[in-house]
Formats: sequence, structure tokens, C-alpha cells
Amino acid sequence: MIGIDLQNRKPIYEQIVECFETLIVSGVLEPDSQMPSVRALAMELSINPNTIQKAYAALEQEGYIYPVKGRGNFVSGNEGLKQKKQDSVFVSLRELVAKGKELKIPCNAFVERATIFYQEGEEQKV
Amino acid sequence: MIGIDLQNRKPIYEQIVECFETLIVSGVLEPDSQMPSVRALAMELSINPNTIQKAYAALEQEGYIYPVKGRGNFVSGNEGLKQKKQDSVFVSLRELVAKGKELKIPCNAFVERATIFYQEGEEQKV
DNA sequence: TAAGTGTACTATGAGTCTTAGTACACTTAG
DNA sequence: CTAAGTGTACTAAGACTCATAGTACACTTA
Repeated sequence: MIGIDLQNRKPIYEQIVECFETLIVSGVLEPDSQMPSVRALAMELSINPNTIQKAYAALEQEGYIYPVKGRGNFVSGNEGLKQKKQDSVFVSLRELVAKGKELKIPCNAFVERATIFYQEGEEQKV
Repeated sequence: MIGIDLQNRKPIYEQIVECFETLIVSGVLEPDSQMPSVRALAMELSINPNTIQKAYAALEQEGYIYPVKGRGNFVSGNEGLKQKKQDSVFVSLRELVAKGKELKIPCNAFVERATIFYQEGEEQKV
């Protein structure tokens, strides 16, 4: 369920955070369902428990999960987080469009590509 | 002409590289025009000459500039670089669209936002 | 000749990421 | 109650990157 890329420049703990953020916001992980334990996930991913702990601490700080002492971490149900996460995508889109504009990429090229990319994954279902 | 953000997580030398890449590919810096000297640019940006040198080495390695011993670095005219740089924008767009799709952002939301963002800078001209 | 240019090299400090190991309080199943 | 599993906190160390500092040398040009 969780995949990390050791080649990626992004720190491992950050990859884990973003991965869970998406899983939670998209509804794959339901509210109040239990997160993998720190030690178990560390074993599964073959990384240090401290790295998982760092990721979970960040997720808790941002409101994605909540801890229960002695029992574990659980998914927090918060509809506002979805909007927040979606907004961050649009912020990235704004920067990307500005960059493309500097490179003289025409507006319709963005529209066309975005549409194509969006439909890409669905062809495999056929 | 060159602005760097010390708060940014991206290394300074990398910011400089990307900045010049855009300036060169977009034609603001014309082929065979002289780049700022390593020492002069370091003074202007209040950073270490070694950092500029690192950026210039990367730009040379990627074919954006060429050095002339004792004279300086000059902009390299290469039309292929523009395509390469534009392609990198589309690669980023693909990743962003995939991320948005996971977050249940509808396809037309991307199209609408992209169009709006593209036109944003132009209103100031009125 | 002197000033300006690129280039190369070593050294160092700061910061981040990750791992390693330990410890303690809590909850739950037995 | 006990043992296992849970989160959490802490220190320590190694590896790596980034940026700075300082020096040196060959080249070109006014």
C-alpha cells in the first residue's frame, strides 16, 4: 500500500507523509481506522522505526491522524483536509503554468495535455 | 535579473541554474552573449563564487553555455534545449494531474484553472 | 604589465536525514 | 497479574549535501 523510493531526493519520511495524506483524503483509508503500527510499518518497508515516527508525528501535527495511548494511531475524519490538499495541487499548477508561459508554451497546449494525461490511466481498464 | 530565495529548500546553485535555463531558452539572453563573470555575479548576489561556479559548471554540462578561457562564459545557441525544457514542464504536469486525479479533482477543473492561471499576468498590462 | 577571466583544489562549518539503541507509560489479550 | 504490543521520548553517531573560505594557476585583453 505504501511505496517509497530511496532514489528520490525527497526524504523518506516525507514520502510516507504524502502517501498517507493522499490515501486518507481520497477515502481509501476510512476515518477511525487504525494506522499500521510504527514498528510493523518499519519492518515492512525495511527502514528505521524512527523514520516512521517522524512521518506519523507530521501527520498528527497536520490533523490527518490522532494517537491513542497504548493502542495506536487512527485516521482522523476531517473534510477540510481534502480541500486543503486539493488547493495545494492548484498552487503547484499555477507555478507550472507560469513556468510554461515563460517558455512560450501556448495555453491550449496545457489544456490538451492535461486532458490527455487525465484519461491516461483509464485505457488500461479496456 | 537573477533572483534567489534563501528560504527555498532548493539549493542556491540549482536556483541559479534554472533561472538561467529559462532566460536562455526563452531568448532573453541571446546566443553568444556573455554571461556575468563568476566573481561579479557572486558579488551581486552576495554569495560565494564557488556557488556560482557550481551553477555554471552544470549549465555548461547541459549545453546551455560554453566557456572561453580567459574571456568568460557565453550563451550557447541550441534550439533542442528549448524542446527539452518544455518537455520537462509536461512531465511535471503529468505527475500533477495524476496526483489531482487521486484526490478526485475533476478533469475540467484542471482545464479551467490552467486557463485562468495562464491569463493572470496579462491583466496587469491593462 | 596589470586587471579580469575561468578553473581547480583543500578545508571547514552547518544542516538534514537516517540509523541505532535505550527507556518508559499505556492498553489489551491471555 | 503478566506478557506482548502500542506510542513516545531521548541521545548518539554516521553519511551526505550545501555553502563558505582561502589559495593557486593559466589564460586573455586593455
